[in-house]
Amino acid sequence: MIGDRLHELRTERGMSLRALAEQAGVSPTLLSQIERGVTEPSLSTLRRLAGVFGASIASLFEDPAAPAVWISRPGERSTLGAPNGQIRYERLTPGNGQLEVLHAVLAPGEVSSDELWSHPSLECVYVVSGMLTVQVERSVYTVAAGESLTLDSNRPHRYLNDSATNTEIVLAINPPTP
Amino acid sequence: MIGDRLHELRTERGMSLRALAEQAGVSPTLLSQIERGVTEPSLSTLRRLAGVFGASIASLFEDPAAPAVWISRPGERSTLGAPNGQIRYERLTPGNGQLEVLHAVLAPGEVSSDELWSHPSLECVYVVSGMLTVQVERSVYTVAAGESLTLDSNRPHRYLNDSATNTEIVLAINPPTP
DNA sequence: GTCAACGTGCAGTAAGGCTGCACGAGAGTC
DNA sequence: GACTCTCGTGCAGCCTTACTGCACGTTGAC
Repeated sequence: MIGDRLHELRTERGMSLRALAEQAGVSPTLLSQIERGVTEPSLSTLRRLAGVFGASIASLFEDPAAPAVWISRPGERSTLGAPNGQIRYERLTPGNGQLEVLHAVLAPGEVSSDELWSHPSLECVYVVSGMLTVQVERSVYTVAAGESLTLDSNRPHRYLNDSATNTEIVLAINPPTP
Repeated sequence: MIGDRLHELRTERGMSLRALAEQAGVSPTLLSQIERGVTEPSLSTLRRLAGVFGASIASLFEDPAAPAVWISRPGERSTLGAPNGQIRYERLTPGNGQLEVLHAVLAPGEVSSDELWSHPSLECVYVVSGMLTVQVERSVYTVAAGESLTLDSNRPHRYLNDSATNTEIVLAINPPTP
């Protein structure tokens, strides 16, 4: 519930209900009601509250379910394959929303999927070793070890290894898409 | 503006105003007004609309400002230092919100900052080479090359290199915190 | 021509976001 | 003890505005 989230943000910062209300330009009563779920804020008050916290409205709706600390080691990771692809991605993050980081090794000639793929996210590939070819719509980019590429996942894209050696990559995707 | 985002999502799917309105259980007129910014939706209608799209409310407020493709190469990257730390992070992503991926090399003995640090995010470190020590509150974790660690950044934490060789890491943070 | 579906202007209504004021609880001071 | 300050909340009422129903102009298919 949005009220819980706001309460959390407020208490985290040690602010009183009145202090936050004043900074946001709303009444303390309203804040109290919102935090307890008695009423729901309008977008305009939501904007003001987010402003005080220096946060985006989006972040007020994101689930901050605390995943403490999670370590993954090679061989113990759950894997993930694209529908028509040959690559097997390994999950570096527990699959609980908010952030997805994957690891993969592409053998020579391997592609992430037969067709170009799109989903509403932003992703960033870092090439650990080898050479990666990225196809975005009609463009083709080559990324070497130590380099990275960031792309809007809405644009149809796929990854492939056009070289003669293995390519190792780390892929960060946000928001995660199943 | 939220209306633009909704319009985009609707047209992307080839839906008519009336079709979406019916599925969401609101009037076509209201949708029209919202899309044009004449009025702002309540959270309850926002929930219904997000439901039809199979999206979260948060995603409706995320900026899909298309950053196309962005390639970063070593030496051409903007850097970023923690307040009291010795590490210099290199940015792998353009700094436009949504996702931040950093790269860093820690010399032997280097720490990310003198004090433990916390911010409302989720982060994932992948160790490319060397050995990384992660301190989270009173716990200490050791992460080897090829391994990764995910943590709730709200918990006070810092990174250090306790080994005798360089440690190279890739760090994904979401949401980004300046 | 008809017909259907598209998105929008307008006026009215009902809902609920928002406020001001007052109250009880708790902590600190004299 | 009383006095005071700040904390969060109950309540009643106002008043903005989200939301609807109906009608209109336009476009394209037949």
